[in-house]
Amino acid sequence: MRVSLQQQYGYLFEDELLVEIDTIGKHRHIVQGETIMDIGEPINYMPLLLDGAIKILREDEEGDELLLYFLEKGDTCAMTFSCGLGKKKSEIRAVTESDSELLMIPAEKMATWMAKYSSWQQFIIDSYHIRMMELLETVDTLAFLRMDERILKHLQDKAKVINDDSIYTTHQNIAYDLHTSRVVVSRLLKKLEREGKIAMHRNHIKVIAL
DNA sequence: ACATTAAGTGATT
DNA sequence: AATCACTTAATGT
Repeated sequence: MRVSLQQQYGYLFEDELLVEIDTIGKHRHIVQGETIMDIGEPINYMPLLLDGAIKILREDEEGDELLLYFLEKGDTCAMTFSCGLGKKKSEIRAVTESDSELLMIPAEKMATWMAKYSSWQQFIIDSYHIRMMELLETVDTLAFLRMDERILKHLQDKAKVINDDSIYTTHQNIAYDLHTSRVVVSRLLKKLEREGKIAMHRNHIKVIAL
């Protein structure tokens, strides 16, 4: 059995289910920046994240993006339950935030296991709940925080999911994630640096206030 | 040396 | 907070 599977999910699932996941799941290594699921695509697999981080994005009519939340190891994409079972198309885009290890579970298995394993059932329900809470936090952030606070929170979240306080990104990319302009990000980052909360370098930001 | 990309800034809405 | 217009700095060829 895969070590990472045992580590991330061993305490959740019974051995029999772990073995099924191990034999049926297709293991995939995906490098940073790859789109693993896109808006409008049918969902045939459910990804179990063994290692790495994935960002989940929504897109508007003009093609501009907005980051919804991050998935970390041990997480799965909640959209795939409802979509995968009902042969629906994806409403979101999933992009790897760092190099990631995935186990792809065929959509049919999701339903089979729901009936067969209570631990799987519990896992699905819990994951739904966690995703919902995550989404609520994002709504709060959008509604109640100023842009400078949003940028700092975004950097802190990002540092957390990639396990590194040095973030390799550009002002433009932060602007895309938060759905604002590069100029605004540059100005507010400068302010955050003056306040001692971050340190800026070219293509690289270090988060000090974690 | 030149082109390209990232980042900084003043002014305007 | 967004947009424009322009500058400066760093990096690639």
